[in-house]
Amino acid sequence: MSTNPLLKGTLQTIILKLLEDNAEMYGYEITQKVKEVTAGEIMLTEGALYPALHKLEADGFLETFTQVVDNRVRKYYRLTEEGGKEVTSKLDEARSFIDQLQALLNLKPAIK
Amino acid sequence: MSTNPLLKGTLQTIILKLLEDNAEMYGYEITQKVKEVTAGEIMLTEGALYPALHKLEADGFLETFTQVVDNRVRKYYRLTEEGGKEVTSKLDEARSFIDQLQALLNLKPAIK
DNA sequence: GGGTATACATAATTTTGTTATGTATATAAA
DNA sequence: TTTATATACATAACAAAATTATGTATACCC
Repeated sequence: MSTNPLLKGTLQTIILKLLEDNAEMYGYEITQKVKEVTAGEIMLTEGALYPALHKLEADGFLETFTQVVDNRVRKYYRLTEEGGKEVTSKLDEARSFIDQLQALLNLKPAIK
Repeated sequence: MSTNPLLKGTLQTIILKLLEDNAEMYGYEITQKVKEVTAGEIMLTEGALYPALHKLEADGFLETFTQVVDNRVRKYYRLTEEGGKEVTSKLDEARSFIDQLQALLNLKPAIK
């Protein structure tokens, strides 16, 4: 899997948002969902994803449970209450950042 | 100066784009321009800006000349020909990344 | 003389990725 | 049957790209 250097800083936000929409997801499922939604343009690397999930859990934003399917263990993640608030906050940040970036890069025409 | 973690990966693009629009700028001027355009929401740190400028120069995308104003040295940067091509390429990347990110974060409503 | 603004630079550290590697099961192809 | 691909997790070594802190120096205002 390969990623975009621009991804930096947005991974946590992406994970939190997906869990807001889906309630319960496991790591591999997240990689596939991102791949699907972005038409293969953003591919999460496992070396980035799993540590990010562990950190979000350690920070109290996610909680986990495991389930065995086809003799393989899946570790499911869901938002905690705190995590729910964090999604809102991170999305606001992302929205604002995208706006500023578009302004700087002239990707959004100014009102004339 | 403090920054947004989301800034990661976009600094070079911002610099290159500003130099496409302005032809000649010096470091401090870039920080002020970014601050102005983003209403103070994105503040470039010097520890990020100067090394980024040096790297873009080392990569052949920028060339420099100095000028003394009020007894203080200013180091001006301008795009090289290669740098001109790089702007286009980086902007395409940024555009595409913003699109994917907005799709993932549901910041752009899907067509129904 | 002290604070703020202008103007550059770099070293130490931290954050956050990539790349590589490892373990393990399921399934389809050769 | 063994080999490749997909599923599923994890972590260590390394690199990139920031932040934070520090340093130098001038100009200007109070």
